[in-house]
Amino acid sequence: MKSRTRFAPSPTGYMHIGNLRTALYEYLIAKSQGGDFVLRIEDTDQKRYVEGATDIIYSTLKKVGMFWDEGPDIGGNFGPYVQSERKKIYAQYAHQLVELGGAHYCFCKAQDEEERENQEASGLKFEDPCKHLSIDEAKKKIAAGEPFVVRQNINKKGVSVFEDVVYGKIEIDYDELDEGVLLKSDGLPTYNFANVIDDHLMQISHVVRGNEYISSTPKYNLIYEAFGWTPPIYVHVPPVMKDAQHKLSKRNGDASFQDLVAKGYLPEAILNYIALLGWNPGTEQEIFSLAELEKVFTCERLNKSPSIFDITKLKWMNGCYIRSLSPESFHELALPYYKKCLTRDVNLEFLSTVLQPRVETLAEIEENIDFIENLPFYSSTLYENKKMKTDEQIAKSSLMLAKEALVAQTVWTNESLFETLKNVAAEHNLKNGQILYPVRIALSGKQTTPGGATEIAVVLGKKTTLERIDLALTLL
RNA sequence: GGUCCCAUCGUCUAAUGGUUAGGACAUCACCCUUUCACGGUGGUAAUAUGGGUUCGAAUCCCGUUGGGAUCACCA
Repeated sequence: MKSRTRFAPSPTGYMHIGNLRTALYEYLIAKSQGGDFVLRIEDTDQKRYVEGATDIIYSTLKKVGMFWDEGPDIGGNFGPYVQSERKKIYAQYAHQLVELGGAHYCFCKAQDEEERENQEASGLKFEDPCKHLSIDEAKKKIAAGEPFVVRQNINKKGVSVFEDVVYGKIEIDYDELDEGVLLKSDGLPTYNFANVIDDHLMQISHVVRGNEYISSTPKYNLIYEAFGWTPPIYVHVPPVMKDAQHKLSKRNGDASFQDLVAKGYLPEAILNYIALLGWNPGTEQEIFSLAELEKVFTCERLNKSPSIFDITKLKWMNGCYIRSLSPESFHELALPYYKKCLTRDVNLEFLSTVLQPRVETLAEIEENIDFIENLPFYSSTLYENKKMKTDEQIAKSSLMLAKEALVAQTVWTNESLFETLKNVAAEHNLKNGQILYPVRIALSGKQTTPGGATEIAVVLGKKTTLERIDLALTLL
């Protein structure tokens, strides 16, 4: 049978990392077996609906290259793919489930609910009085306009057993299950019901979801059973954690996919990193494109325990991706950051070549190039450096020598500049650093810079280079 | 609290009864070097705990501890 998976987010805000990882695993299960990946929007809770949230879902999936085969925007043979548009379908199946004995109509009010909770808190199992209503009696009430819900029947005794791809055999006592609402009084289904109906109707073969659903899975199986349907293959995955005891969550203000992109992480790197959070290929390879993941992914190598999201490792991986970019691609990605803080006429192409191996996120570009626009104030003690064997005196004479050579310099490339200054050093019996270090300080005003003295000179251009050396000499 | 689930370096993980417990990030040291980074070499660092089973346990079983999940007209 062809494998079919679905990503079924509810449009409640931004896409968080755990969500995206679930989508990735769903995508990979489908694609590693030549199957279909379906996008379904679960908007049955109008209270939580957030405008624009579905666009974020679309754009995120597109950015990482996870294209869906069926979905609200492109249609498919099993539509509609938005749950609020499937209202009638759920109602029809809910009524059918009642006829089949899998559920009952319930007319309990808020105060009954309180009683229900109280009883359950005291350890007793609540007996829903509505359960004893005959279907005919219930239908009369409904016809009379009384608000109702459809509530699941849990009549079985003993233990429910099911197999999970990640966790293996799970056993849960039927007594632990409560008779939850399947169809709400607003006529829309709850997740518990909509999922079963949609996953069956859409012929989903593998259901991938957070492991918080493990304990309610027997309830879903009961519904499948009542309809005479075959349950899907379950793949429950552990959560992505912020630290040892907290899940990554929007409420804590933890980074979402778009936050990370805004901070200069590449979508491919983010995807690669989260693929490895809870899954491993069984080899020592760590860098994977989505296409490569499709080839090697198997759910058997999914982990059971939660994993902590480690931004430091993501940063490293992002650095790997940045370094593997072609110089042109990097330059293109860097350009918006240059525009943000540079107005001077500098050699941006060359700047990109010195920056590329040095930044791990694009956002780091800014702090690396701040000195280009405005030379920072610095103390002349900055010229003192033991390792370079320089001090203010040497700096002064070196800068004068460098200036003389640079004024005469016609070819303004890193190689030729380096050659020139190296020769100056040699002629005056100085170490390279004794010339280059003061020049670099004069040009940048900073202890550390991306690239050496001559590289900075190339970026700044001849005019600015000489201006800054002159300025430095007036201060010494 | 009942129930379910989980437990290897700080972090992500490998090792499905026999390994000096492997790799990666981070960290430290050294090398390279025009500062920084990149790159290279090496180091520190883990089987939560107590009992079994076994010739042999990170691995299987039981207990303990710790953590998470669930018990909504949310998903």
